[in-house]
Amino acid sequence: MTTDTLNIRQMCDAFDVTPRTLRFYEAKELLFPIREGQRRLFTKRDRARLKLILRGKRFGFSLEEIRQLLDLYHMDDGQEAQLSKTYVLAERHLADMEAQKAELEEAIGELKEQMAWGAETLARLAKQKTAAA
Amino acid sequence: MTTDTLNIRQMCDAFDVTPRTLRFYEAKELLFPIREGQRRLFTKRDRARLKLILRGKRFGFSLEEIRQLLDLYHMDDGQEAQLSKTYVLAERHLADMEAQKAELEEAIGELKEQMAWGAETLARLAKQKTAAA
DNA sequence: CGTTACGTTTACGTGAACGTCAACTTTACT
DNA sequence: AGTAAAGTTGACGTTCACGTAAACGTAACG
Repeated sequence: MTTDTLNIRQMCDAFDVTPRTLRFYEAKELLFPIREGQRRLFTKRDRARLKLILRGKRFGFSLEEIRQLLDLYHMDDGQEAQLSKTYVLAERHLADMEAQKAELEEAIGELKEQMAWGAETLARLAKQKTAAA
Repeated sequence: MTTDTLNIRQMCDAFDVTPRTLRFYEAKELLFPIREGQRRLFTKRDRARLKLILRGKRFGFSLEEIRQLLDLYHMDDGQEAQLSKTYVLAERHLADMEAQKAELEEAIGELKEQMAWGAETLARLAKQKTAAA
């Protein structure tokens, strides 16, 4: 068994980020790698969190928003005091995401329409060219 | 008929942005308000574009990416030379958006799962409290 | 024991997307 | 004519999310 932790390079390769990014996320308390001497070792938990971080970023959430949300995913039964607060936060994010999904669907629809027009126009042009030949 | 153009203040109120933002978008060639003297007048076209800009932003596209995409929506039959290039661009964006949609659906699913766990835990806590009373 | 590789901290730099402030014009009103 | 309101152009400031470079530690290799 290979200890189940990754050093910084392995972590970077696994997620396609730079060392700077990982250190930055640690400074912002999004990740909590353990230390072997002064070196960082990223645990399974860090990997799960990083995956969620990168996903959150793609959805346009700020690192600070993501940090707060991560609590929901890594809350053990110990600190249940925070849970209800975090739950409310999560509800808001969920609403955000569903709104985003709706808008995304609309945008996709509209873009497809425009592309259909574009395709038609391109076809018409090609035909004219053929006719001219 | 009210000329069908908006001054900068009306435009700001209509879209909830600042004057600075509109001037910035003009400088970046995302908007092309006409000038009455030195003042800007925003046309229907500008309003349509701004709507798309703000939408694009919510989906995480950069202003530069958005600028290029806007061409598809405001291409008249005159400049068909660009059309095929723009079309390819649009295809990429469409793919992006559909990928984003898929990921969003996955994320929503996972978040809901977590929230279900959270709700359950909260319920358990409430019950314990009741039992203790 | 030197040096190469990998990692660390500290600190300043950068691009995107505006915010903010100063100094003017122009228009509108009294 | 006076002045307040609205708009304009610079120009510099700011926040976020890192990039980049310098100086240093340490561990392994030949």
